[in-house]
Amino acid sequence: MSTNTEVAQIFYAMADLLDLQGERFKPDAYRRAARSVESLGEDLRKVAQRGGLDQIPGVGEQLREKILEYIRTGRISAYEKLRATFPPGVLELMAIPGIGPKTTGRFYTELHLDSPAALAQAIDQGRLNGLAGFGPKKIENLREALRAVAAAPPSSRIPLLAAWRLARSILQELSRRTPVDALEIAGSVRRCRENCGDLDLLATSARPPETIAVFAGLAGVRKVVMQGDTRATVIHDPGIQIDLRVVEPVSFGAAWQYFTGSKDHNIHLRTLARDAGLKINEYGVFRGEKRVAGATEADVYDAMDMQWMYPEIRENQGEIELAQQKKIPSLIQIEQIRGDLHRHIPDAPDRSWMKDLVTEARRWKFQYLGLVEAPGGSAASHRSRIQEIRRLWNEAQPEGLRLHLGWEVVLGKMMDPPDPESLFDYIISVPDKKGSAISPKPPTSPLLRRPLFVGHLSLGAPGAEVPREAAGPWIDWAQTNGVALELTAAGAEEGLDAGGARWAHEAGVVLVLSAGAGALSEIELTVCRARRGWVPPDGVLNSRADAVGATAPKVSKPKRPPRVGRTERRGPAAGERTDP
DNA sequence: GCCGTTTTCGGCCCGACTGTTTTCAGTCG
Ligand SMILES: Nc1nc2c(ncn2[C@H]2C[C@H](O)[C@@H](COP(=O)(O)OP(=O)(O)OP(=O)(O)O)O2)c(=O)[nH]1
Ligand SMILES: [Mg+2]
Ligand SMILES: [Mg+2]
Repeated sequence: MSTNTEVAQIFYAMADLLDLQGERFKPDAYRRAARSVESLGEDLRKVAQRGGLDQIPGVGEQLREKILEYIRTGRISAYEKLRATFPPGVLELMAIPGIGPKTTGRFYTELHLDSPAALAQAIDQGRLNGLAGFGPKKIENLREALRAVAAAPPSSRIPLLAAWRLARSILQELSRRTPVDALEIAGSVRRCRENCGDLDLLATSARPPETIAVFAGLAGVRKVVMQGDTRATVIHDPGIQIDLRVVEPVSFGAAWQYFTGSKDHNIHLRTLARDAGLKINEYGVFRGEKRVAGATEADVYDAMDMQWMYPEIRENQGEIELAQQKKIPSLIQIEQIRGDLHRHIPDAPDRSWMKDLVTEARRWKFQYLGLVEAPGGSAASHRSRIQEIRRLWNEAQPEGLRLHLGWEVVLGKMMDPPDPESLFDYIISVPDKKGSAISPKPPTSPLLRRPLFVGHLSLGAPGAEVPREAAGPWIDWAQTNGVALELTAAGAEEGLDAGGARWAHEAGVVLVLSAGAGALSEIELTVCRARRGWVPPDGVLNSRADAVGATAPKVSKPKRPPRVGRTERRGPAAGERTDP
């Protein structure tokens, strides 16, 4: 875990404990700070070093000191104290869906229940019967919630691709069986978070109750958690929560804005509205009783004198202020990616491999493909393999596609002559892992060769979260040396994440977007990651038709020192969709 | 605990659904 995640986890736990103590606003303050720290691109230690902790939304004097204490000592004494006031099991109790701080507190003080197991036993013994406010239905619901939590860990999130797949099938089925006008994805799936807690869907319908009934009755629905006139929540195979919200067309934009979030983005927006004498909810923007906007998202933001913005950046990380200044940046789009520059050539390249590759490249309307050889190897062997690659390439008849050949070179390693470099169009530098699988450090010696970019950063263990402190040295090094960095989709190796991408390009580091170790189609996920990192088209080397062959990427002048809050950039490019 | 072109004190987003209540608290999105 990175420092950021560790601090966030502690703040979340403190919020729950403060909630149990009956505190009114502190718990939300702690949770807000936790969310901010969690989604921050930059390593907390670095932020602390330059005295920027106060800039983090929701972090003031007290929480800043607690973060500093954690960085210094690895613990937060206020947390240790707070934690000692309750048995550890009560937080598990509060984590059960439907059981909040009030219920947990009463169970603990009135019945001395300090864990899910204790609650289960108390229910079986009938000790909840007669407890004020606990009728038979509530007790049955508790029983079921305990069963469900015991059966499946509630915290697992689903990958974006799986969420998209599920969403497509649900939307198709719904629109086939009920008269909906609009049907859209919302929530974290629309914001393209890499892992989503649930699926949030929005519909406008001439007959909302019917639409909701059809939704609740879909074939894959395991359990209807709740069902009203405007919304329903179900658990769908294989155990994924789906929320459907239904509104009238006149409120569609406001509802989409609300349901897309993020929560902190919504709260910020609604607070600004209130300060301006307006009210925003999922039905519209209101001045008194009068609805002044609501049909489209753009109308809602416009009513606040703000620019519409892409869902991917609605994380309360400075986008609200930029929208007010009409300076929302343009973001890289998949259509602007001209090719993948990091496809490895297999040990035995054959016709079907090449055919699939070319087909996929056409699907994404690429102009080139960069096929890459692994480090080492003799000039003679590379020469014969390249000959074979060219033969297969021509055989595949890749009209409209150019072939570029790349070679990976380990940073700082010398080669015996004859050097194969002249056989290739470009060099990809890869870190010297020196035996350890993760977190290599950037070289301290001068660059022996000029790479097109640095790839295979491997900052974290496969599938694991990347420690922020691992990305920092590489971003600094890339900035100093004017070298581009690769950005890939999550996969076997973890390089830069969205936060790291934002940090990098705001430091003026050019990025190369590639699919990574998986299928070429995962380039789509890489683009999502870049967009969540606020990366504009001109921050991406392979958005250029001449990425290879032109001079090595220059470092653009740093936009500003990386920090939370303002940036300076242009609005969306002409022709870019504004309300997709 | 945070925060400020209306505030350094006094606010803190706003609403749906459920179960239990004779008017609403708790939980969740
Ligand atoms: N105004 C407001 N909107 C909220 C609140 N909680 C959730 N929302 C909105 C914004 C969220 O993106 C949207 C869906 O809620 P979810 O709990 O599913 O969150 P989200 O999809 O963002 O993240 P997830 O991956 O599901 O954990 O509902 C809230 O407390 N206030
Ligand atoms: Mg969600
Ligand atoms: Mg949801």
